[in-house]
Amino acid sequence: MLRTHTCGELKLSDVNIAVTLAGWVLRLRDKGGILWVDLRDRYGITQLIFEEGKTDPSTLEAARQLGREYVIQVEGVVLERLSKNDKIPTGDIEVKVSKLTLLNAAKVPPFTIDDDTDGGDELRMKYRYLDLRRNVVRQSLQLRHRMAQQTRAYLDQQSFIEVETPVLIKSTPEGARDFVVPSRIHHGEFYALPQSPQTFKQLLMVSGFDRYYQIVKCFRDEDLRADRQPEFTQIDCEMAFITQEDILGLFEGLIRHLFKTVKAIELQSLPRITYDEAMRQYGSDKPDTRFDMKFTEITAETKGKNFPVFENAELVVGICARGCSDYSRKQIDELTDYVKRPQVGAKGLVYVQYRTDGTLKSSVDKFYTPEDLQKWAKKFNAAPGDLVLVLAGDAEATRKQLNELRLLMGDKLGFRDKNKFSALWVVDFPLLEWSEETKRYHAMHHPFTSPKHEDIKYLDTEPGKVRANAYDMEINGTEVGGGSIRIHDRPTQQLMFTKLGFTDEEAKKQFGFLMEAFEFGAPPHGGIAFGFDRLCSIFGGADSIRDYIAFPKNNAGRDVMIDSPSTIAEEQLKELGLEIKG
RNA sequence: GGUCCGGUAGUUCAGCUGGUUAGAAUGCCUGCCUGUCACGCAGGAGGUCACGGGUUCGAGUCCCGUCCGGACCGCCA
Repeated sequence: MLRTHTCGELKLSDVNIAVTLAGWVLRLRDKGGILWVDLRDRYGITQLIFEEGKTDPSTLEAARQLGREYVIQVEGVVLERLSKNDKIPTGDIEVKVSKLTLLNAAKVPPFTIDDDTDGGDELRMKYRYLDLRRNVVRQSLQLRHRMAQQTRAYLDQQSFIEVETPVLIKSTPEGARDFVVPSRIHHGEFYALPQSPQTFKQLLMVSGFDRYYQIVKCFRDEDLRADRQPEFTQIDCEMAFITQEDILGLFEGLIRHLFKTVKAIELQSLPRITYDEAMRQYGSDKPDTRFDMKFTEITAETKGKNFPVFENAELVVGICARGCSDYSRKQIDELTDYVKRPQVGAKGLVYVQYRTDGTLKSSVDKFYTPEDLQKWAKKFNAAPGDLVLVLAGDAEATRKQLNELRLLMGDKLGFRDKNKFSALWVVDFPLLEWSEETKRYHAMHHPFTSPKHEDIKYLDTEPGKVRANAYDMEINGTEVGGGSIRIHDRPTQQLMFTKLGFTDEEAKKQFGFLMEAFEFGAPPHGGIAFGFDRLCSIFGGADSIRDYIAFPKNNAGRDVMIDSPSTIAEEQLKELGLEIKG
């Protein structure tokens, strides 16, 4: 070993012992007669001291030649500091160096390796190995490690076994775009990387592994976001002989276990709301329930007063922002501009200020009497001092727009505190979703999700009305996991594929193996998958998942450190039977 | 596929309605400094203003295009 101790462990009780340390030079403070070096490793920082008259002149001179991020080894003795530093755990001691060994010099790093780095994102990603030396990033990965450990501990204790499933599999038309891998042995044929181990975990249920999990890489060739990477990690789980209730209970248990062991937070039991309720009350299937501000519908109350916007609207709906009645014209204009951005798409914003003197002032005073507004206020449960914000239009779009406004107001009012956590289940998702683009129904979750028994009768007449045995877990307005009770018999699965527009032949070609397996004694089963990177970032209070991934891709799906994707050699293409056009 | 924001010293940024020699902080280099800990003090070096074109007497600044980065919409069963 090149060291006897780490840089984070020496204390007053170690004074006078001889130690050998190794690490990186964080910074030097050359005071003339005294030179201090902060030595850093994964565990902490230890101050080294070189002193004129006490340190051997050649050692002192060697220390003066050090630079940031040089890798050194030192031998010395632990001393109590004359002036202590209570900001770091090792602040009571320093090491008087008797021998300095340069293990490796370093170029001046392109950014400071410090908690508050001066480096921008692009630079940090290009030199990610330096970025990872910083406390904050290292701690994010340590959090991830603890999350994974605790996940395994909990699931293991619940009799789950981890089984690895293949990464080179088959491309399927449903869902996200696949990453594909050309086959060398079979020209013109391709493997696909899994978007999830979905069919494999269902086959494991058929095999009798009635509690399976895997912390597994998944791949989706879609555009990136701050919380979306093309390769990401799921906690993928499946169980047989269970009901939806069992799954909700068991995985509520997982999330509470994680909060307790990793964050020392006792999470209250998770409320449940239906998809329908979520959309009506929050305009989103992933509501941020750290704050209330639920939607109030006033469609009926606004009719018959000749205000064309409301008159023609399918839905008139709003929120009540407590204590915001003193918003200035400018502030309200900003809100209006926000909802009118193309990304939100509202046509305008109606407001009612319930002034502290009890009077009501609105942007539609021309059409509505104070008595009308008073009725609205009552519906909103508004009190003097509150600001009511109303949108109108097509029901679905308006709810989505109001959701954006609700989140903005939540931000402005400081309700979206990163250290507060509010989790819930959203249940009873629709089975199918109409796609204008393809003019057919798509599975909202995936085609293996079972319909609610009592809704099967609508499958032919009103497919959009059929609810699924599907559920999502949301934390702080982010979907962290989702799953369903699956179909486990061939006729139902076949019917499902038919409803999704597959011919029998296509269904058999794509998923024949699964349907055949269902004929050999498939138990009732269901499961769930959590987005592990997202879960980590929420636990860490970050908006982006990138710092919870050691080597993430950038906005354009590029790894700027290794410069990937990249072209391949002509021979490789030839071997694969591929030709690049254009 | 689309929208918005950005690209100026090693780094993070400022640079107004176009106008003399493009600034600050920090980092780097040199010197001084015996209790610093974001040490301090003095001095110094460091710029293809992303790239290409255009407008103009004159462009870091205005316009068009390209590239790069970030956020978002679409997309993400």
